Amino acid sequence: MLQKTASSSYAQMLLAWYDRHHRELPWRTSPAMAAKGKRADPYHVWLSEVMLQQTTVQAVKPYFLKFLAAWPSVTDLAAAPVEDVMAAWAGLGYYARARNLKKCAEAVANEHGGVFPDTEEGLKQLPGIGDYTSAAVAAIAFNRQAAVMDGNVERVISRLFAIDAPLPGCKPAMKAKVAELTPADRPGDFAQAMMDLGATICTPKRPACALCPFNGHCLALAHDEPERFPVKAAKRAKPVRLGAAFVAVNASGEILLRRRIDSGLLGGMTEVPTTAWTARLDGGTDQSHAPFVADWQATGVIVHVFTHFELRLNVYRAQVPGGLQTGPDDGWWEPVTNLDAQALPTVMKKVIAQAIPSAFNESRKFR
DNA sequence: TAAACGTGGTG
DNA sequence: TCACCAAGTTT
Repeated sequence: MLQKTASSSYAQMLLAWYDRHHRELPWRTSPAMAAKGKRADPYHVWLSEVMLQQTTVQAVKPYFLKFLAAWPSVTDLAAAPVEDVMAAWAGLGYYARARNLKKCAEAVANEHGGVFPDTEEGLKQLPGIGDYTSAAVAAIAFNRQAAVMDGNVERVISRLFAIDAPLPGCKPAMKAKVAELTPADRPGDFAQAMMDLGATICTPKRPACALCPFNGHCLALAHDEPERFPVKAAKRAKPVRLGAAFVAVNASGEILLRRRIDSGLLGGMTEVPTTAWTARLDGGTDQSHAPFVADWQATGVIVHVFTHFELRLNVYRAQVPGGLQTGPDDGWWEPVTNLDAQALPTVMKKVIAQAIPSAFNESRKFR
């Protein structure tokens, strides 16, 4: 009998824990099917992993099911109008992911015969797939011995070895540790187990160390300070930006919408006309930036917090004549009853709900 | 390398 | 309330 190395014993401990605490998720193969050698569908794994970037499992579940119902295969997604994909993604955030999702599906359909590359390197060439996602898909869908490291894994590793160096600088060293621990057998389960452990046991605050399979080996716990890890670099303060948004309603019960440019913040998503979002309002005459002259009524202020700034928008509403025309580049009139089908990011739903409280079934959510 | 990039849940 | 932060990638 070969002597087990220390590294493989960590993997064995974790996999034993995983087999007892496996979570049912829509994109996972059930343990019974996995026992028969059935691997998860690469399309499902990829779609879920992209959605899960910086996003919680709870938020992703309904979106994943919706996408799978609308586009059962990667070739279906490749053939879909990009507007439909953006509308389906609306509310999930980080919209560059949706734009890249579409590009990636097209690349797989048109350049790879509808089949995902089965290596980390091949996957990483595709749009929207970086270090983490390429490793995750390679390990989970293709059984490759890839080192998968996300925020959960960083936390587990940093505590297990009490790594004092701050993130993100120590990432390469931590990734080397993960590579050392990743087993040749069941690398995909190992990766998912590490992430599950970080999500459910080795949590950022008040980790449940009593339930952790590593609690006899964790250096952070041995020093009685698991919450001190991972050490992170200080972040910058969040500035405030101001602006005004204009909800125009015509006699047909339609509102004026327009499409944002494809790049940058909320790229390719739908919005109502707004001023620029700047540190100061221009002389307080923000109504002069309205899309046209009308009897604009102030309805209130909405606040929305983005990753790197807080936005406060004065929301104006105006009732306009039915025959009002706008320039061809100024957007289109959309029935208020059809807003759910639009690619409206949450901040814009807040704006519209402020001006028209009955606009959405769940308008309360946007206050 | 550091900044840009959304949203919702949590303690 | 509010800072933190989540299965990161791109530029």
